[in-house]
Amino acid sequence: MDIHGQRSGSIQSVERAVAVLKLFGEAEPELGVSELARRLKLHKSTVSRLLSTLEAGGFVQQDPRSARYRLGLQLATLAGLALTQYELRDVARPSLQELAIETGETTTLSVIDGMEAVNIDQVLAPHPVKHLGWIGRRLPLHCTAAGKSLLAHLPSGALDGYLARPLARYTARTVTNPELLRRELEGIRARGFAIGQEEYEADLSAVGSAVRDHRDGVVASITVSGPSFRLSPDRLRQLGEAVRLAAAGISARLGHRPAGALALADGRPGDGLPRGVGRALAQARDRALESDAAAAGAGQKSDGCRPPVGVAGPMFGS
Amino acid sequence: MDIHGQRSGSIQSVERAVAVLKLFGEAEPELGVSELARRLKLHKSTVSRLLSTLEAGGFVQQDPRSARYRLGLQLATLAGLALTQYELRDVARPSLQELAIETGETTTLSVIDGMEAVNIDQVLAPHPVKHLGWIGRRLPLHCTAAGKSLLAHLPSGALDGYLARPLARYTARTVTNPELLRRELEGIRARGFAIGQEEYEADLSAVGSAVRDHRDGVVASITVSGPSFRLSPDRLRQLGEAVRLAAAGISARLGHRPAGALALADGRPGDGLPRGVGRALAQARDRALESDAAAAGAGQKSDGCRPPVGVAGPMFGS
DNA sequence: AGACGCTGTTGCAGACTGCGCAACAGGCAT
DNA sequence: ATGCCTGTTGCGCAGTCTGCAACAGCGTCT
Repeated sequence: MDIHGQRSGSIQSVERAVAVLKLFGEAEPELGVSELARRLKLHKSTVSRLLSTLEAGGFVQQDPRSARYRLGLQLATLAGLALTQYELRDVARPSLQELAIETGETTTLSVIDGMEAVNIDQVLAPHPVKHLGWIGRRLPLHCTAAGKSLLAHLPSGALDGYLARPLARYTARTVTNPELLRRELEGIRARGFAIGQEEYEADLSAVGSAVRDHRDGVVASITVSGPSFRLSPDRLRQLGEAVRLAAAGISARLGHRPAGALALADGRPGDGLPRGVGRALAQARDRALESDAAAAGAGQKSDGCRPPVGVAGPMFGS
Repeated sequence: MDIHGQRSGSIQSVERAVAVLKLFGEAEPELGVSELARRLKLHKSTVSRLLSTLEAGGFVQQDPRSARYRLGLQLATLAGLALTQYELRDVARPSLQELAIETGETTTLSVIDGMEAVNIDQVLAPHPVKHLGWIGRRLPLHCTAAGKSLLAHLPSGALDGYLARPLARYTARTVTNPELLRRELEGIRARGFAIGQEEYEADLSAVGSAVRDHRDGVVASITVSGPSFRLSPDRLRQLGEAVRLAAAGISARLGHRPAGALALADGRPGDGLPRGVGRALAQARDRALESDAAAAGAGQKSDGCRPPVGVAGPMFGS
């Protein structure tokens, strides 16, 4: 049962359905049955049946003409509901808007999910040159301003787990050396904001800062991003201060007390959980400490940085 | 195999996984295993394994404290990609923005999907009283301005199928009589826009108009919506004209020739499909004509109103 | 023109998977 | 401390899903 690396207590068909959906994101947006079967190394008929089931649920649509499939709008519906849960968005939105007006650049709110940063809200610049970084987009942690702001405050165990894997290179400026990155994260903690200069996408720069909640845990990051030609090193330092203040403002509204004398550095042991760790979290930690690095990712994502869950509010912003 | 109404060639586990996800939308946003099992009439262990698999894929998250589950951010990621496919959004956005500024109200772009209208883009009013109608939200076709604009131009077969089912009542003003609705749809076709006054949500009114593509098929609708106290009958008529013109503008940019002498009314037989109906569409039609009304919904959604598929662009826009 | 390659979908029978059971472990209230 | 609730996990049988092969529609090449 555990023969092919699939975690125990997992349902094969559903795993495959998930793989199908994810492939639409990684590969082309429109795929045929045979092509999917080839990439997933599954039988044509299996994929056909998977897609047929997913289509009934609205998760994929079939183009009647080409008979090929693409992602369906049911995903947007559920995504809207998923984002509703983050009351953080409602709290952050005014600051995000203010910051966008003040700087004239695009501002974004991101959280950590599965060892990646995910944008959950955004206010566009008046005249965006190019609209990158849409809501739902995932960014690597080690080479984006949003990611590094989050990475810098990860529990040390989680950080070690992340750095144990090779760091992917995207541009000439991507830092792929773990030790160099550790050095930079220290700087980010000291400075209060992170700078990302074309480390992920060419011609795109950004600054980001972490948002903390009432328990002093980092729950999100906000970033200001724009085309590099508008963002000189001087300007970036300016924006860094602005984003740091805006993040502090959001943190305060989340009940964070800025007198963080107890927040010594990283890797605080108890993590501030009130009563009992909860076995799920304990298990997640156990898994994280296993040799398998992918498990580490899955485990750590249940750690510390989970945003509060709350009532309804606006979504898919402005 | 067909014992429990499940369409042939469908995978049970995946169907169940889909049902789990949809239940998060229909019921509370955070649910426990036992509660889900009760609602879906499945075994606790089955649901636990389903959720465990979905969590590995990022489609749900488990709150470590309460051990309950909620929708995950992977949905937002895939939703972003799903929306990218609608190049219609890029074409419509300037008009949407212009219309929002001109009217001072929220403007929305919607398409038909599975016998419902789905919002795929939106520009908010400067100071929205209440942010309803987020992107991804689904609206009924028979009692919303967006829905009626789309319904009015459905092929007659599809319309008959839709009206064969009882029309749900949401407010005192909801029209639930099929004949009355038919009458109104005629008026909408003649007038060029639809009016929705608190037929779905109290204190909310809107006007909408259909967008056509180069083949003269209706592919979307745009609406202007706001609180009823700002939208008197007079104002609604004004806005109706504005939304009609804006829709015509988008249609033109999609290559629609306004001299629609060939667009006699509804129910054009050939539907303008170029060569061969394509068996998938034919099958969808056959299913639609079956007694099962749910199948009708699934079938018709593959009909006529599919938007063009295209390259990347901004999404979840500001 | 005709045939071939390609696509995606669909019965069928066997085999593996996933279900249901029961037991386990933790949390909360009584 | 006891009971009831939660969610997760071995185990064996039954049922579901897979893989095969055949079918049908399109496009293209010879």
